[in-house]
Amino acid sequence: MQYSSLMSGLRERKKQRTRRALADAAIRLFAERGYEETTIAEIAAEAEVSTRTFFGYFASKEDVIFHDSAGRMEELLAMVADRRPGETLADLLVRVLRHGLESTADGDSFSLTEAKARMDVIMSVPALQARGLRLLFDSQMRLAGALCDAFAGELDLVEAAAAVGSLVGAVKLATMASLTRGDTGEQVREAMTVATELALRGLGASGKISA
Amino acid sequence: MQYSSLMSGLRERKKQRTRRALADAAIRLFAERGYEETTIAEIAAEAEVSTRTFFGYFASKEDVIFHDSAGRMEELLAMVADRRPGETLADLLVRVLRHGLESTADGDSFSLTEAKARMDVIMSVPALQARGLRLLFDSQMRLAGALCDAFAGELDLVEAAAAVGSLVGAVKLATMASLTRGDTGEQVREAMTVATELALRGLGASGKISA
DNA sequence: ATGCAATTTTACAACGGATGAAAAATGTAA
DNA sequence: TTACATTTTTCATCCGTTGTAAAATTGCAT
Repeated sequence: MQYSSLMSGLRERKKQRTRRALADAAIRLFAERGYEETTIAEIAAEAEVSTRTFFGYFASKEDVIFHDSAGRMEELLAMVADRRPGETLADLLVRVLRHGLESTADGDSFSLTEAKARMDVIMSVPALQARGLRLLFDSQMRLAGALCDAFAGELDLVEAAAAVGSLVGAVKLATMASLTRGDTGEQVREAMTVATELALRGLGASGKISA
Repeated sequence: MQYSSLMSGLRERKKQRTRRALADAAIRLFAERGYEETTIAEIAAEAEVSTRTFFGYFASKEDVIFHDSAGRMEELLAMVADRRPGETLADLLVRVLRHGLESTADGDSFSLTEAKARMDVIMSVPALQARGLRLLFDSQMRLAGALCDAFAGELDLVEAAAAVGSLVGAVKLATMASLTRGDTGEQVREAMTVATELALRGLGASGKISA
């Protein structure tokens, strides 16, 4: 007899616990010793499982850091799917982007410090940075597809993609520039709004340096 | 006695030849058998050098595909550095972006087909896609820095980053959306101009679906 | 409780990418 | 030719990743 996927038996609980133990150990060790300096064998040992078992839970070393970033996307796509009637493309996009950014920052204090540790590791390891950019890219493409559906008939896929790329691209680069400069959290948030407004207003209408 | 880096002796010529042989063999084998299915040992054998020698020329397997993409950036940064007096930020950015896109497409017919083969490989291998996105991201950050210098006093780093991110992001996503859809070369170019205009005009002023 | 079936974990072997170090080969200058 | 600088090769090793089959664990029916 086969078991349903929504089992709440001992088996499932242990799996969840092992998964957590692996993720926690990984993030902690990455923060302590650095990403490249931490081997999967060490992570597995910390979680008290065999090295091979690690790959039963995560497809790769990189995946440990991004394992929960996939779930949040569904929510954003759902927001797009049932847009408020009459809502502008720009308004909907900004609303979705804001929600996406906020949902990263909420949660209890523990997950906040953990989120920061994760971000630090990602930023400092080129391979992880690349992986993060690819995930963001994929999300943007899916968002464009969802917008195309939501505004069926009114919006071309290319237009939707351009809109998403423009807004997200502006915010992404401005945020990184702000972080690189060593800005405080408040200044980074300010950079995001500046970028959002610039994308909405358009590059050609840039206040100071326009024609 | 030590040798200058601009030596035209036998040694230098052989090095250039070996480098080319490795890159050519790699791209050819990637196109024939696929990226993951090709080992560095096979590439090295094709170029008639040892496996270890490969790493004397390229830092990694991924690098073989991106080895020439670094040089073109200097040119774009130079364009920014000596902008035409009085030129608008938007105008300069568009000019730089166009030049960057065109310089990818020019060259003799051989390098054109090779460029297409490279692009196909990159698009079909997630790891290479990620690497490409990271390189593009780094380029954008450098471009933002250069713009900040070029418009010293008039343009904040965050504003510059937002501008670059908005324009490049729009074109990038629109291009990919168009390619994904299976568009022809002409349609892809059309998508690029649509995206450029959208970024210049601003999302909020989107013709059809604005408030 | 006991045995059976499904599932998970483990140990083991192997492959490919990447790096370090020393030996061998090659180009260069005198 | 000889001595030196540089490049290539060989060899050993580490780590991430995957396949496989044995062993352990769990859920369930009797």
